[in-house]
Amino acid sequence: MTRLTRDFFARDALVVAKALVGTTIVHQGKRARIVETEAYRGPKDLACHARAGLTKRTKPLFGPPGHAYVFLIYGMHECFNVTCKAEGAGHAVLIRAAEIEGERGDGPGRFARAMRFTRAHNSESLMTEHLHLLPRERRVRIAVSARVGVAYSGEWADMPYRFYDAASAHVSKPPKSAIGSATAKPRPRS
DNA sequence: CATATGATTCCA
DNA sequence: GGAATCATATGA
Repeated sequence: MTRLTRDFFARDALVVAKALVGTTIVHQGKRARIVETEAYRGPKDLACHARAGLTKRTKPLFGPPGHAYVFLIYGMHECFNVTCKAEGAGHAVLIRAAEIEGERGDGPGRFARAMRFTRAHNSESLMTEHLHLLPRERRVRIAVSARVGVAYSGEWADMPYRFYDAASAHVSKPPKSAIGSATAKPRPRS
């Protein structure tokens, strides 16, 4: 009853991405509070899969809003997306991290695996009994940054399309490059 | 048909 | 810093 409805998803991915932070996704009884998302805005967005037009792979992406778009990346990780705006728009929001009871859900691949999402869920409705979303229960302080892993998309790589809960410790990557933790050098072989 | 590559993660 | 690993997109 309090579930998010089609109207929630039928908006620009940019709006939905921001609105999704802090909401809870429910799948097969597992609940996860979404803390990090990224918006992908259709064919004009060179970082979005929709840039290649309607293909076998992107078919779910061009489907009606409020449905699942799942794809395999790097040959080993599933990425779960929520379709937005309107059928044919090619808009979607990637769920990058969430707080899951007793499990790690930080990182697109980890989130999808923890929530048991696979490509078999493509085009499934996100407004059903076993798969739906619930509105936020508390106010959330949302931070913004550029998207991750899309450096190849030129000017689109710098667009502030990544949203995350500033108070959560479960975001997949640090806001700035506060990554002071210098990467260890490969140790000399013994 | 052959080839290049990516909305990542893990290990050293 | 670099490998792992494969479906999809793209070009011949």
